[in-house]
Amino acid sequence: MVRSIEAKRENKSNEITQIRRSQLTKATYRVVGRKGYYNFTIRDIAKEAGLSAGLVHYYFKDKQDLLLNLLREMNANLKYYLNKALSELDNPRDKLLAFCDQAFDLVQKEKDYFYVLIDFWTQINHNPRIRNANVKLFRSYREECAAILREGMEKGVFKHMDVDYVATLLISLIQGTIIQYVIDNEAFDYAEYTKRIKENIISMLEKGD
Amino acid sequence: MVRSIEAKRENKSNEITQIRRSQLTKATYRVVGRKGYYNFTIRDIAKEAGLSAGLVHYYFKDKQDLLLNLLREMNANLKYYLNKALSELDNPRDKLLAFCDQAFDLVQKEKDYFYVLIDFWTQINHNPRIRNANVKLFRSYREECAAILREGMEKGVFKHMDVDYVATLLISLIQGTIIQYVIDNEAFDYAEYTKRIKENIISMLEKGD
Amino acid sequence: MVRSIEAKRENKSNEITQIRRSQLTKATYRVVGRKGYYNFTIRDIAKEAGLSAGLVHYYFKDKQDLLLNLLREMNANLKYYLNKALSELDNPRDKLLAFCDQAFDLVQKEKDYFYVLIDFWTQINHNPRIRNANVKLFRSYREECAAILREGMEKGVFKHMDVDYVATLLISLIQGTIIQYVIDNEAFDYAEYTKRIKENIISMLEKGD
Amino acid sequence: MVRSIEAKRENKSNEITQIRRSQLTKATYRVVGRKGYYNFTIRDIAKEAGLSAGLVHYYFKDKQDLLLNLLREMNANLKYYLNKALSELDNPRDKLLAFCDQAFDLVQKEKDYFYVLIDFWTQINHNPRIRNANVKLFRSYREECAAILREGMEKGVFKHMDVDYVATLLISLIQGTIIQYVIDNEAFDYAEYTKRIKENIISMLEKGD
DNA sequence: CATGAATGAGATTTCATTCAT
DNA sequence: GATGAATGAAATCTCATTCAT
Repeated sequence: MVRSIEAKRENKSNEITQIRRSQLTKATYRVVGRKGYYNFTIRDIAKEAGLSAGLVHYYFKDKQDLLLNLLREMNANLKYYLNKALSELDNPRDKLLAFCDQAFDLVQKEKDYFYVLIDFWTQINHNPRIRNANVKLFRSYREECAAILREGMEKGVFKHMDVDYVATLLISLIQGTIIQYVIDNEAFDYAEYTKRIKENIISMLEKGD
Repeated sequence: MVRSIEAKRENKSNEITQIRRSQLTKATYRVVGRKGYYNFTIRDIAKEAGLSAGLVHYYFKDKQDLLLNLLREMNANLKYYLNKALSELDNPRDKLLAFCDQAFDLVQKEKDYFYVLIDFWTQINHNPRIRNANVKLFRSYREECAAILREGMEKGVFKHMDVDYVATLLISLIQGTIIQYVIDNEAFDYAEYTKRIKENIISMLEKGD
Repeated sequence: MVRSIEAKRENKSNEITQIRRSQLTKATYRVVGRKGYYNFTIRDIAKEAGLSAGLVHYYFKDKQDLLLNLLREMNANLKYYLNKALSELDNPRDKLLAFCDQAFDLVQKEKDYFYVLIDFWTQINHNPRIRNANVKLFRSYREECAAILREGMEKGVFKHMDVDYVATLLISLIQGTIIQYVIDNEAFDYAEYTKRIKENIISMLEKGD
Repeated sequence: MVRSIEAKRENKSNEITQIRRSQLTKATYRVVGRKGYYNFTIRDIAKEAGLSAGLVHYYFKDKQDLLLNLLREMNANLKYYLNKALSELDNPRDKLLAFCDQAFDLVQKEKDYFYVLIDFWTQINHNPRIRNANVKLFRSYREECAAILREGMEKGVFKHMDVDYVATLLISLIQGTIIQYVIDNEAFDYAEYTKRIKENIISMLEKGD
């Protein structure tokens, strides 16, 4: 019985903690997207979240901690939605297209997402933990992609290939295109180009056409 | 001529001014590479340049101005060396390879270059002038690349293609690969992968193989 | 009786109140000893006591109050043990030695005791209530000592003397030695020096040698 | 010639640096004396010195640095005046009296001096550099005192004794008396008691009386 | 009684920028 | 041209204290 009281208390505590941390992380995402990685203040976050400034430090050790948490949350989100999209598909071809679309579409749906991600890239040389989180993200990207390629190869849908190399190449194509678009929205017709890229990828990989 | 107009406009373009501005810009490059875009101070720059802190503001309006100048200088440098490399070559095939190598090699020769460039990307959403400089840089990249492709097409070396699209695609491949490498040096064998990418590009573009 | 008056005045002197106040005071002693008078937080105390931060303010008005209470408790303790030790002895000579040992031994048994006491000294110029507590402590020291000396004098064991002056002098010797030792543990052989001091004191006071 | 210009510049720089550091250290002494070791702010110092808050950090790394500097300055001062007083005297007896008076008089001339010193004692357990400075100060005290005693012994003025032990004992007497007085100004007649103490010391040490 | 989330004042510290020399 | 002392605004972070539950 004592334990259940304790449990309730703990749960309650965890609950509000989860709510606040999530609230603050989301606020951070919005604020960083709007003001940039280094031009925002703790007060901006608090204001955006509708909380007091002191609370930010109550739930996060410091600015770094908050930012690192945001990056991790973003990465976790990314993987979650990717896995969800892929799990609904059987065909390696469709999976690969879904993999591409996941990234291509995100840029348009969530304009800030890439701005914030790039902001984090600037830290890889100066913050080991952020470097590490980025390294992990890109590795899991390549592995996810390689897994699809391998499956397609084994099922005889895709040609024989060095899956690791091709995965890296596809990630380059996707990321490189997104970056060009993000830097210059008018550089090219995004919908058109991404469509063509996907066609090129498929025709490059598929057997006997 | 352009220079004298510039001189009149700026009204400070005598010799010492050129020396100091260059001195400070180079110092900024080194310091930003070392400490990161936002973690350096005007004093760091002055110290690195062997000058006093006050002098920085004598030659540059403010921190932003100094940074913008650095970006422009970096872009100008990039173009200068690219043009120099290309001007020594006739063959579109060789030019295209030189174009790729220019970027691929830079990352290894000047490790900081890309870190600093990425740092500037974080400003595209927040600083119109820096966005503009980045937009221009990428446009000139694509145009340079497209020109080579067009020349190859006209000379009958390359297949028929939509040069703008292919230029964008090649830039994506190059930038995307570099980013993956910059974020994670151990992700793949850089020398090996960049070699393969160049081969793939050539075999994709060349006629009748 | 005194206790019931106290209870009425404080209006919180039931059992649990006594337990909690004692719990918190002891925790404060340990924390102040460990972290220093000004570098601890209410949270430190609460944690050390295994209670919540809010509770500290339920049982003590504020930080000052808590600290003041600690000082009073420490002084009360000191007197309690001193009286206990003295009450077991008849001989003024032995009493005086016990008086010295009480102080000399405490430093070694309870290393933190003096650090905490000195911490309180820093407040005498800024906090009247703490000054007052310290004043009282030292007065009672001198009085205690003077009483022993007077008793020895009356019993013909000690020479004739100005007991107030000599009491002050003995306290100086004791406190001064302890301070030197507390500041620098390696300044001298503490056991040896304190032994010699006690001998000097006795031979200085005793009649006809 | 270049060197002399450089020298001039350096000198000028050093000059103002010295002035400011001294200005700030003195202000710190006054403020700490008035408000207590932990109750003062950097702004208090700046205000007291008639300078801006930023300047404090221009000349001192941080609060710790400022405080440590103050302690060192106080110690240096103490030694300077003690040596000056002693150098004017020949007689070991007079020297010893001067040694005592140096400490006894200071308390009355510079009331804050001891308050500030005691404040620093609270740090010995928490700040190694401050501990070290205190350790050094007390050691030099004992050595200074021992040197006088040794000289007196060699000259046949003082009895044979263990100079290190007696030095420690005299320091204890002096410090202990001062502390009692500082804590409670009304505890005893300071002028009277210090006079008696000096007499006792001399009669204890001097030969054949 | 007890909790711990929440507040908000205030302290330290950093630095771009100015300006007298 | 050049210096670097000086300013002061602003940012991060800490914590005693309060109060709803």
